[in-house]
Amino acid sequence: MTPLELFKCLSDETRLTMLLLVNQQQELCVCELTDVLQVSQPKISRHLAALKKQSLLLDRKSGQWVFYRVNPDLPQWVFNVIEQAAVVSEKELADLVACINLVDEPIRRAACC
Amino acid sequence: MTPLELFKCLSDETRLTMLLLVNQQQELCVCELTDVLQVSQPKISRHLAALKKQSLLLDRKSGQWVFYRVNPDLPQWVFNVIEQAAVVSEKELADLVACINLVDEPIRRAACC
DNA sequence: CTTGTATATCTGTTTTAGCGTATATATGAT
DNA sequence: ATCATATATACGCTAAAACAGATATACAAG
Repeated sequence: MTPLELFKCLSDETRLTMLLLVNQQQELCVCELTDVLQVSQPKISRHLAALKKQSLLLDRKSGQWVFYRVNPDLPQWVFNVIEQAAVVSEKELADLVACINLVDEPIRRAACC
Repeated sequence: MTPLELFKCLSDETRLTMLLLVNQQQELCVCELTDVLQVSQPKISRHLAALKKQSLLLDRKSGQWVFYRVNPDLPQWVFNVIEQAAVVSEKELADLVACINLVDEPIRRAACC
């Protein structure tokens, strides 16, 4: 992964926000992201695929859900860049997280274990 | 400046490379960048204008030359992001710098003082 | 005043990225 | 087996970004 590739991946609002949300929440599934961001499911999936293609995210299938998490094996400099964005976006992210549809939470927890 | 705006600015190879070069060299003029990167002068100017518009670079006119430098008043997180890219690109940048046309150097030095 | 060099901007075109809709696949429930 | 839900992908369209080439401006030198 080169800096240019990383910056290209982070240069779209949907992708950047999703990466920061997943980074903060450990793991999120597609429907949770769709709820929070209020955009169409295909759009979410398309951008998740882009993040996965660059190995920024990994996915895990559990039943009918697919959970995405930040790839823990990224080079340190990538984590550092993400962290800078995370700190700056902290408040904005908190507002978004407050909107995550909690109806899904029990299911998510169940799928975890 | 938001993280999204920064990443958009850094998501083009010409802009990213120029920013990192200027960051490393303190100050470079348009013709030096044109020499190093081997791209057309209008292209260089266009991308410099984009970097300047986002206040990543400042310019200073001296005679017929215009020298660009990194804006020293950027927020710390922006410097941090640039630094991560700079460290990763160190070798590649060194190769590029080795190609800067030294014919211009005396003029540049003269213009400095 | 003319010429040459450095830089910026404009114009029209091409390329790239993103989007919405429709559709396909997989899983779970009835 | 049928239906609903979750997710991914394909297709055609639109919009945004980047480019090449031409032109404009500014300055320096003769």
